[in-house]
Amino acid sequence: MKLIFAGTPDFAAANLEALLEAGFRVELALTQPDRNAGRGMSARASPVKRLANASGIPVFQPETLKETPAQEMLRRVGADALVVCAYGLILPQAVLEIPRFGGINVHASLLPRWRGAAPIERAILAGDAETGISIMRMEAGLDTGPILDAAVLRVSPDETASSLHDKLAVLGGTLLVETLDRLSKASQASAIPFQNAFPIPSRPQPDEGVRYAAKIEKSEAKIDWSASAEAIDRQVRAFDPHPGAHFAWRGTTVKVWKARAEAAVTEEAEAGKILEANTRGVVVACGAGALRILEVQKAGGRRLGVGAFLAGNPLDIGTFLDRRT
RNA sequence: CGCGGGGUGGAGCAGUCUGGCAGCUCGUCGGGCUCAUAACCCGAAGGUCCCAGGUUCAAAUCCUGGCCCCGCAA
Repeated sequence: MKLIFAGTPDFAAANLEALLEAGFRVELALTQPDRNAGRGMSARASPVKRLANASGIPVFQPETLKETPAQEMLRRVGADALVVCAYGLILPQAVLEIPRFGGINVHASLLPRWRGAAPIERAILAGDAETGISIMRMEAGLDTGPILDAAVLRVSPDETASSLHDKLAVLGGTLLVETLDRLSKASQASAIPFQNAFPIPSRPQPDEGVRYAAKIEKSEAKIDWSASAEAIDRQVRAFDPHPGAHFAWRGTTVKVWKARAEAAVTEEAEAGKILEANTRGVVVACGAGALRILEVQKAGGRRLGVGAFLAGNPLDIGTFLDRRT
């Protein structure tokens, strides 16, 4: 099986690595053009590009795949399949038709739930008890193709986007390799009868249960203390490591990295009021319940346990967060 | 040269603008108190103020260069 791999961030690089370790021949890696990013805004290669470079795989970074020359270049590779994983560029139908087996996509949710850009964060934000990986054949629609295989993963109560991302990356790589192995064997076993025949079965996505995972807006990461403690806890976990759930305090931003929702609050308290502040946490009244904050980070500073933070940054009991002091 | 904050006993911070005795909260150690505690009281130890050079009677503080950490943005 000769493959073209298209992907950009860490999640994609992990899947590419799984393919390489399984011995698949990746002839070409497509990834987003180097962007000015990071402190200093210098051009930075994507994780997929770095892995491809380290593995001796040619890299192609077109701004678009709608142009004929780019498509011709892909055609010359003569790949059997185009494996796509968090690429970030629209693939025109013409491109999907270039390889014999078309486009095969690794998606970090149980489709049709959480089609789109931010399935991992949306699953945590929604409080899903389980999520997973779907491998599908690609169509023109956004994550609408028929499913080749799927695997379920339980979301643990303290799951963060970071931890879930890493687990799903591993699971995705495993499932992708299994699927491509099946495809490879099936295509060798039977002579390909028709031009468009696909040698292993797939099932269409159900019409029920479709939800779209819109990309994360930074405004969503601002903590609204009138929400329930459970919702804020999910927000903290969904936005770790990016962009970080936060509140305003004395003119700066404080991000919350670890917190725990607590149901029992002895007193009725206005949302945002600090009920307790010591080495065991800062407890803040919410719209429902209270949030025990355990780890924070002030703008310009590093992540701190709440005990260390309090040593130099007084969060006084009875005061309110998100108010200028 | 995208914008910005920072480096000060073990941790977190103030002090820098306006140069003049090294401070605060916590921790550690010793003692006390309490039925009891991540509580309270008394006492003590612990510092190349990131590095190099410069200005000055005098530099954590002002000037020049360098190293490192972080927030925004992407």
